[in-house]
Amino acid sequence: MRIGELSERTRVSRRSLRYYEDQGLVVSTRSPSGQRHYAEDQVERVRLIQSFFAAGLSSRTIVEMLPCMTTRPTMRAAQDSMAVMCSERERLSTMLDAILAARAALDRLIDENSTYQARLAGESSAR
Amino acid sequence: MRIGELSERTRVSRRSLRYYEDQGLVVSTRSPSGQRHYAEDQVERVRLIQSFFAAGLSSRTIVEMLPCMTTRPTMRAAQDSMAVMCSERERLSTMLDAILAARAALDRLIDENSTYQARLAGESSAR
DNA sequence: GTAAACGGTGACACCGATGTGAGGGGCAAG
DNA sequence: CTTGCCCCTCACATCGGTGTCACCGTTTAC
Repeated sequence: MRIGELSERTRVSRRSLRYYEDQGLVVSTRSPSGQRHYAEDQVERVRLIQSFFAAGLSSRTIVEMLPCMTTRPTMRAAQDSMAVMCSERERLSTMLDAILAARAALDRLIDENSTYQARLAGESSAR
Repeated sequence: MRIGELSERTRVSRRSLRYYEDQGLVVSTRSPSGQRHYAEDQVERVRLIQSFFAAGLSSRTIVEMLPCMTTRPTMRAAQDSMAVMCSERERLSTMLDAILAARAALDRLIDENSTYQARLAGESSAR
């Protein structure tokens, strides 16, 4: 498929798809006239990448994990990728905690404030 | 306290503290010579802000929530802040899901790959 | 009084994913 | 052939929090 179709199916802009290729995240073959053609499996690949981006991973990091996402890597490459993936996993868990903490703080604020608002409303109607 | 002490106690750089003030996130009084002096409660404030930053909130957003973090706001201001806080809460929850999904995907990769590595190791030792 | 440590402002730089626009080819249907 | 749509590359812009450097004033301790 060409870039337009991939873009539609993944809802990722053409600009971004080209960028991904630049970063080595996806692969394409070129038609004689230079147009990109993608194999079917790149759809899933792009979705996975998007998921990682959404979680805050960088393209650099994802590239380092790639050996484990494609054809069977050598022992050496696999081990390197494993290390990256494990440390990223840890980062995600840390991030998770941060978000949970922030949400809890937010909840406290929301709660305090709605109590306060209720009190305000009560006073003004009683007045 | 002066900026150095606040910086140490919150482990936020002086640079960032000044930036926060620029954005209206913290307040200070100035000594005659122009140096910032902070009240005790700004320590907690800065920590809260950091927590929100860590979760990906923008300073703009935090500013809009401020009315609910300080002195008792008017009904009107409180309602506006409430709206922001609730929508941010939702954003955080969405973010949370994204991270959980990415971590799950990562786990799948890690699992597949370690199985594969084990198989490789088995083959090479059997050979 | 002098040195050391602290503070102030201003400006430039960075990162990383994405938008945008210019200027130019490719290809299919009328 | 022409019109319309898809594609190409290159390059500049953006956002937001932080680092860093320059240059200069303040406070503190000896």
